[in-house]
Amino acid sequence: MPTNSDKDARDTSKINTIIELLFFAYRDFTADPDEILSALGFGRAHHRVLHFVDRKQGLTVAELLDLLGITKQSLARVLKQLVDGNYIEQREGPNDRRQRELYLTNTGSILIEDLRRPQSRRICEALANSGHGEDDAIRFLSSMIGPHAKHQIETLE
Amino acid sequence: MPTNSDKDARDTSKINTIIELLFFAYRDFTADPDEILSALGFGRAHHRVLHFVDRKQGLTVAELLDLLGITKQSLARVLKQLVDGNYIEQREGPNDRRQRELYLTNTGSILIEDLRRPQSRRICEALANSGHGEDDAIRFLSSMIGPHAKHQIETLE
DNA sequence: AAATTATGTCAATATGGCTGACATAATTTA
DNA sequence: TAAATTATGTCAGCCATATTGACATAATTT
Repeated sequence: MPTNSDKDARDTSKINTIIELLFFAYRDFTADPDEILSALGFGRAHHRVLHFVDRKQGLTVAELLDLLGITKQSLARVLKQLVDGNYIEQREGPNDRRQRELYLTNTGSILIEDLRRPQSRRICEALANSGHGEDDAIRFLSSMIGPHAKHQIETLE
Repeated sequence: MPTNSDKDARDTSKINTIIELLFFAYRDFTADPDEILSALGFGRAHHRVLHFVDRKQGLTVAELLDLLGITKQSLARVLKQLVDGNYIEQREGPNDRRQRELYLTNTGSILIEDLRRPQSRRICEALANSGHGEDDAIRFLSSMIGPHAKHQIETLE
């Protein structure tokens, strides 16, 4: 007959497994794009910027900073490189001329698609392998996210 | 009637959502332990070392390096701090005296439990929210992992 | 006119990776 | 036994990404 400590041990082991799954999954998930990026002298930070600018074209620097959860000093270098490399274009805000709206150039669009391709493949495979429980996996990930980030996702249109 | 490009757009949007979920989920998932760690002058790297030493007490430095996927020079500083702070203990390998087997001290065990607590809470909540599709979520994460990492997980006893 | 806001920039610092080179002790192999 | 290999550790320097604090400019709001 299973005791309480058996159950605790089983729980701990299951949790540990999931902790590891998240670690390895995230690492492998980012590995493919990382390779493409490093060939361009870019890093994961550039990827994230491209992703969110693609996700919401015309978003302002302030919005981007809030999404990334970093300081403007951290963003500065990365954003400058992307603008200098003609991946991202800055336009004056139409209502507030202090704002800089960010848009992908054609080059930027192509790059983010290239970066997304291996990730899409991996995700599609994983969704297929989780069978019809595909929505459960998505619900699981959603529930891992705190209220602030959840709100941020929602405001991405 | 839905066209092909409708379907593509829907797919892209779903994939984008999952890419974001992974980003935010991983960030929030690591945020709680990060806070505890930084109070001790440690970082996420220390957490990973503690996790794997706990997961497989007595593992060697080489095994740990393979799991973490970093160089020994990167590990050195982190491991030294954990040993100096009496969180981890090194013992000579019983068969091969060149090896250093790694064990958690009592202090180390307490710390990893403290670090795991908020993560467990979050995971349990998320599992509950993904309903009876709990195993689907785990299968999803598993499928996100490449063969090398999968093999590594298996060899964790 | 003054205060606030959006953005940008300079400088210094920390963390956690990397490469290359070299050292030591222990084990394996020829 | 002598030589080669292996497991670990260490020195030194570099890079990417983050931080804080201070300050500048232009535009908007009060």
